[in-house]
Amino acid sequence: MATKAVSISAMTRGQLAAQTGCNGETIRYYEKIGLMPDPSRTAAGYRIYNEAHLRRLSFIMRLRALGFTLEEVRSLLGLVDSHAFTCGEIHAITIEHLAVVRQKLADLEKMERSLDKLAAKCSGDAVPECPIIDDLYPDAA
Amino acid sequence: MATKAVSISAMTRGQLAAQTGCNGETIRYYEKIGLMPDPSRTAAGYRIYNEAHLRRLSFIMRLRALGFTLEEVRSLLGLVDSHAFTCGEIHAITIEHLAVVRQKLADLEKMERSLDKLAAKCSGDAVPECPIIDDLYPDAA
DNA sequence: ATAAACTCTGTACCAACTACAGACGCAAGG
DNA sequence: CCTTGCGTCTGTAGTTGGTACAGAGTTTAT
Repeated sequence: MATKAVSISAMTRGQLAAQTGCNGETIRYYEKIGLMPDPSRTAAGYRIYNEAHLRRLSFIMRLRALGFTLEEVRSLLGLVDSHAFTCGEIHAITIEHLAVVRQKLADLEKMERSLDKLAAKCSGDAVPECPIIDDLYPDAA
Repeated sequence: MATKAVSISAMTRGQLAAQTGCNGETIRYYEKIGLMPDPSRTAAGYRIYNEAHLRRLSFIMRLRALGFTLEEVRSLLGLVDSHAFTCGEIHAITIEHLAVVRQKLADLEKMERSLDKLAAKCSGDAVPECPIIDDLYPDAA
């Protein structure tokens, strides 16, 4: 049998950052607010991370990319950590969050349409008057 | 001729807030950061606003509703205040901002599609395992 | 040996507000 | 005239999700 280490997972903060694409300061921040556990340390106080940290941070980053807030991430981590969830609960949380995302989409679409309409009114000429301003700031002194 | 006042515009902060839908504290904040001019005051120090304040605050709120940042609002106000703008410039600013809004839309649409896919995988049953979690947090201890 | 690169801690900063605390002011009812 | 209750005043702190130092110590490469 090979004597090679079973785990290749020991990492510094910089290495974890490089592996995950997460900013190194953000890792420290997640520890401070309790999303990431305090890692073990070298004699000199340097953080040492392992595969579990890597997987947890990746999970957090995926949730953030889906638009979950840090509080939502915290509560999802709580459910997973305690194994106290059902598929139904997770589904419900996902659907609820989807509704929030769709509301933001609707808001942005409204902005887009308004901006588009405004831009269309405009001649774009080098004249010191503009229908956009007339629209948004009527009678501007 | 009637002796009735030509202007009915004198307002307290609370009245301006009610007229515009802007939070009263936010009005104070906009004054602090220089978006709104310092209003005149009563002998007791109470702010007094007029129609010009009302129109200016409405303009700011419309720009905010279109997604412009306060720095963008500040610079647009600068252009309008100094009459130093052309229709072409305003058009360009609008188009640039539209691109930012569309990028945000694209990001949110990506989130929406991902969440939709995840939700579809889920049985929604009362079982303590979930394909969403398996997807996002593989091998969660 | 020494320079470069990394890490440590704590703190300050960003947007864009919002929410107090504690002290006044003001108008209406009794 | 007095009280009650609301509005307003100031300044400061909190929010979300990080990012960016300063100044010190550590590790690595040459």
